[in-house]
Amino acid sequence: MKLGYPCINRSIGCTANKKFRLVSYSEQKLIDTVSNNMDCLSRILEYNLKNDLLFFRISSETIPFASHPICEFDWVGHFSPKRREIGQFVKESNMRISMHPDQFILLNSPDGNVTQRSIAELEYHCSLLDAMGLDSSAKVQIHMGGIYKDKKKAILRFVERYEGLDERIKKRLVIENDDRLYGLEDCLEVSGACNIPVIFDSFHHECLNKGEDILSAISDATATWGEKDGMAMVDYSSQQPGGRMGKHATFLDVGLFRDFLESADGFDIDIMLEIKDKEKSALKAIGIAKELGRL
DNA sequence: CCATGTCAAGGTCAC
DNA sequence: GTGACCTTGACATGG
Repeated sequence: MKLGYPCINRSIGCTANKKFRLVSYSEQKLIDTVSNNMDCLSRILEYNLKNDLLFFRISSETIPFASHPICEFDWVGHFSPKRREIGQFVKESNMRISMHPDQFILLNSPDGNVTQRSIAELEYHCSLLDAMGLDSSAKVQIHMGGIYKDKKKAILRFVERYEGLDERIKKRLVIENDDRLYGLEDCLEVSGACNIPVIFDSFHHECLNKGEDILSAISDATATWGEKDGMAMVDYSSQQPGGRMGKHATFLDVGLFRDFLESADGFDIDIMLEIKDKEKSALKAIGIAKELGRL
């Protein structure tokens, strides 16, 4: 089992998701920004290794505007030594990497332009992971997308479009249950239709479910991961006390996480802690996992 | 220097 | 039909 956190580290004084406005785009600005992001990513990964945090989500903003038509720069070529160095570090340290394109990525949109832009964005994500030399266990997770007033058709459209994707995207893509539209059951149905792994989000499942308990949910999701996919990934969070239903917690609730780990006992999974204070909570989680003998 | 409006991208829901 | 919200940080401008 590996534990980790997404994209941002607030302890080491740099950010790996620096960006700029489209209006101020220039090749030099892109190069400077990406250099900064890559250097900081190295530092984050070094911090993570020292702290037994072997799972990390790389920010989608690592290469700003990578899939935008304005960007014609050969970033794969230009940053070749640095990204290979990072990839090497990841492999030597036995780390696990994921990425999570944001809400605009909608494979099943009825609007073909939206789908095309989404695929371009997926290509960028996969290119970055490819360029680091990571195998197919480094995943790119997305949600199912919208409903568009006809869920059955929207699901069929997803399956159809997924099947039409290049193998280099398919081997990395996984779907995650969301908190409003597509629950675990829907994701499992899609997985059955096109063999895509399901990444289980425990908090979204609390918000939207068909009454499945945590154990069977993790069991069903885990079963969709094949040998080449690596260990099943799980996203963990909990409700922010006093916050709107669905709001992620600011701090890790240690008791809840301990319960979660105990209920997931027996499953070899990699857990991403989607808690707002990032590495601080991840460190607490490491402590709990060690206490329970899970690490 | 600080406060605040805004940022590539879509979709759902409440009103 | 319109606007708030998702989730959220940080860029960039204007005082």
